[in-house]
Amino acid sequence: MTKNSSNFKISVLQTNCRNCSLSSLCLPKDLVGAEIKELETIVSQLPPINKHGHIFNQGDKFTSLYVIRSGCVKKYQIDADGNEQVIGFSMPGELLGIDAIGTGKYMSSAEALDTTSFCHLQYSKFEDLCQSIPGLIKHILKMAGQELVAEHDIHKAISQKSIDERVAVFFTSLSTRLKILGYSGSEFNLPMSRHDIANFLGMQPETFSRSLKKLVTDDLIDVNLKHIKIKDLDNLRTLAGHCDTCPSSSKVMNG
Amino acid sequence: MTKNSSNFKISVLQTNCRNCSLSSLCLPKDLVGAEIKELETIVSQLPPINKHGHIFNQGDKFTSLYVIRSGCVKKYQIDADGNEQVIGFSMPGELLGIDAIGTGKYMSSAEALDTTSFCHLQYSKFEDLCQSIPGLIKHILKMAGQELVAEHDIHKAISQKSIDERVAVFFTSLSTRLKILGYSGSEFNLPMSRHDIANFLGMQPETFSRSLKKLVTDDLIDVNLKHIKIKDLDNLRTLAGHCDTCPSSSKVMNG
DNA sequence: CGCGAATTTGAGCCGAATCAAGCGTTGTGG
DNA sequence: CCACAACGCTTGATTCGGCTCAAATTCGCG
Repeated sequence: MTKNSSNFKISVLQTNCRNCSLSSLCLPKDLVGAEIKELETIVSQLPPINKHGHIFNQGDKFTSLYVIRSGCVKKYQIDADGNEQVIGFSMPGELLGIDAIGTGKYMSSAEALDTTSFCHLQYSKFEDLCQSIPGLIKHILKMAGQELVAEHDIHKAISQKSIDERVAVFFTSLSTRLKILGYSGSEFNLPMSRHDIANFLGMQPETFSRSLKKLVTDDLIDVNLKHIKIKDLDNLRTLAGHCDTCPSSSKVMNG
Repeated sequence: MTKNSSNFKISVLQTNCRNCSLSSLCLPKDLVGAEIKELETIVSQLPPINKHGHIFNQGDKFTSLYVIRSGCVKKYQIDADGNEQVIGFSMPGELLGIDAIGTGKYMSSAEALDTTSFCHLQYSKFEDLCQSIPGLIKHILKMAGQELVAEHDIHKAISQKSIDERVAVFFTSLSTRLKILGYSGSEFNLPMSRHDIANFLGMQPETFSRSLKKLVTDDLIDVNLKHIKIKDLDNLRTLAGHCDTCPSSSKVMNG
């Protein structure tokens, strides 16, 4: 550490938002050149974490917001009885920690499902910057609003939909989100376990497994371990009950 | 209308936040005197609406945020098949419309369950005011964060808890919220129908009715039509599984 | 190759949905 | 003020979807 400063440099890199491939989805979205430069002064890129690593833990004092750059994150809570509830899965461009603003501590844990890189924003600085950059408050409120919409969608799905419908909702939603990120919406690898998906969708792993089989039998999807191929998106959407409610075809997945 | 201007005056009253009894719970909470005065310039009090009246409708273009002053509001969505999903119930001091910020249109409808009065804030003006009043950003983000936490709680309840547990969650949550507003937390009238509560909690009205009976038999509550008396809050909380997760003893009810 | 973890499969059961009355309350009009 | 209609709520009987428990299989990893 004393030999040279490279360790420190690696651990906290100043971020260049202007050249970031996510800039059109991320915080810079509603900002102009000079503002992005200002934003960069409070954004730092932390070293990537490996699978099972945590960005923050439930109960920790809230200090910072985080933005996923690459990878995938599972958000979950553990209650007093040790029961886990998966709240959602976060993808690149998405903001983590909004639900902590109201309470002052992180209400959930954020765990990497793959090697995940992300940016760090100290919240107090972020709040200050909101004063000088109008687009920033616009963006974070939009993100918060979208999270709420997604929560309403999952609330409805668990509340009213059958098992197969919920699974269809999950896949159509995931497909849409991947497409927005520039990936294939019809073929992808699931970064999360069956257990986590089932938990998120309010069902047992066994039940999820049976539903997967059913969707394969009905020729809606192909499944090969973690690899999913959507064969009939239209009928999958119909099964999911493509909600008018949600404009972007239900972004259920980020809970 | 031409005879005098009283009609107009009644329809949009400039609001005095400083004298409002809700100021300690509402937007002025984190503001100082001069700022509240500034806030007042964009807040107007609309005439109260009666039971079944709507503050806004799903699909309408998003223009404004609203704050409940008195009464109670049901938030709900109707999907393409005509199925209703009750998203939550809003009480005085709570902000309506946050989930519309991300999409530009109201994603749900807000219906008065009783005569309800509320304040109106044009969102564009609100955004502008955020630039000059730091506390405003703080407050709305807190509100958004709390809504998210509440959504996570209801997600978990519907996902994992039994019928009786969910009903217990509902009553303990409602009790807590009423207490915060200065009402009795142990005895109150339900402004919403059994149908709406059941829908919100992801169950059938028949099932809710049977669960009510069970809680009465177990001496946890008394029920007389809309009137509820909580007889054993401790055990009701235990049944609800008082989540460590949520600091204010689960504010599930505003979904 | 072998072990442990994750996933699938199977059998049986139970909780909650559904269907169908019946009852009580509220609101309306005579 | 009462009668009747309409609605909301409760109760009962039956059915069924999904859970539970148990075991087999496959996968991932050392």
